[in-house]
Amino acid sequence: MDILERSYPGRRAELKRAILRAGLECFNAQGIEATTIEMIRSGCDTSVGAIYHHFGNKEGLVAALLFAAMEDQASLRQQYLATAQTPRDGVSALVLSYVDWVADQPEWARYQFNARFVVANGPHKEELVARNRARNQQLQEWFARACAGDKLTSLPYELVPSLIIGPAESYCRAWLSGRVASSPRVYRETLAEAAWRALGVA
Amino acid sequence: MDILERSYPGRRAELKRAILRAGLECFNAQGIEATTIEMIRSGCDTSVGAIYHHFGNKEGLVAALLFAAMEDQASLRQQYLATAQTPRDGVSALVLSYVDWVADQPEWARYQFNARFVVANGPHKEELVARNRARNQQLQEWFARACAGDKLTSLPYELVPSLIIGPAESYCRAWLSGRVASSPRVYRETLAEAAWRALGVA
DNA sequence: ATTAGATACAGAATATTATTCTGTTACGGA
DNA sequence: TCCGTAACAGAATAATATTCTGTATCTAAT
Repeated sequence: MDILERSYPGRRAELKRAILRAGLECFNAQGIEATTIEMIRSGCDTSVGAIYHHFGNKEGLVAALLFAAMEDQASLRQQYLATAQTPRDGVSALVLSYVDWVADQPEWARYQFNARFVVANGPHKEELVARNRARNQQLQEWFARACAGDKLTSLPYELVPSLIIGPAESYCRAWLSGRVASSPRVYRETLAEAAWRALGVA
Repeated sequence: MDILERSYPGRRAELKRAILRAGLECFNAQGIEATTIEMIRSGCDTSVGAIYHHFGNKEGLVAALLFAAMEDQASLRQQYLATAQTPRDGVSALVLSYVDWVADQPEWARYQFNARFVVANGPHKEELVARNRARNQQLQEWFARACAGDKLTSLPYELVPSLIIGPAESYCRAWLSGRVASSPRVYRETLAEAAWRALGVA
């Protein structure tokens, strides 16, 4: 099942998906700013009118792609969390789901890194923070339940997320930009262990 | 001493610096893609001809700002490394210099995060990787000398940089985008300790 | 089955914006 | 002092995003 099929299912959305697919390809190949509407149009053999009808403008297309990527990533995370029991399992689920998603969908991951900032101060910034808030909500609920009241670590709460996925994110980024050779999947367990160590739970 | 004074010193470069200053402000306020040359022009009261004369095109201005930021950040890192003796000190120097630089120059740091990807697949990508290579060179030299032959950790080399600065970078990014409240400076020591723990040196 | 009302699409027309070009001025060394 | 070069201005041009108008297709109610 394709990422786009999930976010935009059905026969009616066929062209919409084709536009998104072409957009993803162009944005990754040329960079977001450098790709023109005409490139995307020719990439899926449609008209500019259709593109603007479905997405409003270039920013809208950029944002739609980012949201699709984030939803898919979050859904994998929820899958992994569903089978986790202990806090230790939870931390692993976060790191492993992150790494596996990037390794499975490198093109989407690459796009996500690039697009986040563009969207973050474009016209869809409110929608972005709203969606982020909703996702964080889910996460907090899981940990609240798993930790059952007692604190996971003595570290300040706002620091914890960065300690957990910071290294994985950094490595994935390095991989996508070609600075390192090995797929992050090679280090999935190592990264999960390092994250747990970083939390410093005795 | 201003960052721009360092990269573009002297009276002759006054307008050049003014353009860069205006560019930084616009890019951070509106996003890189959304800022027009006209906005920058009016921001420093010059002509489009002058801007193109000094930087060739918009990409050139974007890249010049990024390179200035990276040079300044690297220079602070070298300062911190200069007084470090042990490998443990070296890791601290990396984390602390990173955190302090972001806290000192939040506008430059914010810009750096955004611009890296734009430049990474724009026309200056070769120059970017060349500069990165040169900087990594310096770093490796320090650690080769400090570790004096024996290995710092059993972890694979390509993973180490991500373990060290991944969390700091992640937290700094969260701070700049307003997702967390406390300045990263508050956690500078904590982040340095966590980085060391993550390396898992017994 | 028919039709009103929407939605989907095409492509020309327009508006914005990046870039170039031509000319003028200031500067620095022979 | 004068020649060559770099610095700047601003109009002209080119590339690109966006809008607009028209046509076809679909959906749902009668």
